[in-house]
Amino acid sequence: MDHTAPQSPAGLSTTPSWLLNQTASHAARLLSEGFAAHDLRGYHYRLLATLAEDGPASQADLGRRCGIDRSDVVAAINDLAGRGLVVRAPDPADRRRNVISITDAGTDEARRMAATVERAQADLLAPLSGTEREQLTRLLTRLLHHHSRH
Amino acid sequence: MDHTAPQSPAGLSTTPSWLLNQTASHAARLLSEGFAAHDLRGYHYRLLATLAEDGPASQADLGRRCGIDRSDVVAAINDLAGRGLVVRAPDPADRRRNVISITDAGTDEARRMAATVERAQADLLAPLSGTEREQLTRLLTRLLHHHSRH
DNA sequence: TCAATACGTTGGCCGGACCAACGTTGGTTG
DNA sequence: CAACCAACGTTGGTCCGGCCAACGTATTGA
Repeated sequence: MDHTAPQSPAGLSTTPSWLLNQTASHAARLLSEGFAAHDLRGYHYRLLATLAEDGPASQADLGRRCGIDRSDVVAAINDLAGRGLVVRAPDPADRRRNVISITDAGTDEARRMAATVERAQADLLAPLSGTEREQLTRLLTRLLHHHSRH
Repeated sequence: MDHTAPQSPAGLSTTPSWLLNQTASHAARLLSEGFAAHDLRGYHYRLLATLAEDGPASQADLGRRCGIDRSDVVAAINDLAGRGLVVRAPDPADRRRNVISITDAGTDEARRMAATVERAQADLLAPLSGTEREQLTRLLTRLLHHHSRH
């Protein structure tokens, strides 16, 4: 049989995008499992964490900061507000906007979730030394930076 | 929260899992766009590439090799077979199995898609030097290895 | 022989990401 | 001032990847 392996000697398993995808998928699974204990999902954590760090913001702003679509922000904020982790109030200065603020309960939850995330992180990076973790972070950051501004 | 962060937005944007997720997401978008030109998706490529490299296999085997669920393999193989890129034949030696073989057209398509993938790869890794790409690949492979043998 | 396992298949669910459209409100410009 | 365009929140979808439960058929092994 003319088993002429094209130009991919070792196939998928060495393709950077494949490796990225797989490791990211694994990381996401770890996070997702952690979040499940809080009965929340990734979107909720991103929003909560951003609110805890950067303070109140409009939904559109939140979406931009978290990389979440406006329409998806609506639903997630609904959930968070329904749990009292967040408050949605009309912006008197601009009646198109809602100002979203984190509540004390929300701050607590954010802190707990951050701990969960940190555990997942440690688990994920277990096989890497400190230097290697730094390397990885640097490389990924470079990639992200390069591609996010075009 | 103690602000141990310099001026760079702390929080999410430095979390390895976040960086992984974002870069992987970007890579997936690049690939997806490339695949769209072939009117196929990621699953199709994985299957086609695996068949081209490793030869015929049962659907269950394919699923295991590609990391695709049996049930999803069915649909994807249906698509590929419907296009004549692949042939599904009952295995005479084990009547539970279907043997999936790639056709000549399939091999061609696999080659073309591989080229597309390589372009996406180059695009993705553009900002990195050869050494850095190697570093990244090595780190990701380490992570994957460690976590895949759970 | 009978139970356990593997296979292909159907049909469903979830999470993340994205898009189009609408009505409302704000800003700009003519 | 009026007209227009842009931004906002919201609704209601689509898509893809990943996963699971269940069924009938076929195979294996105890």
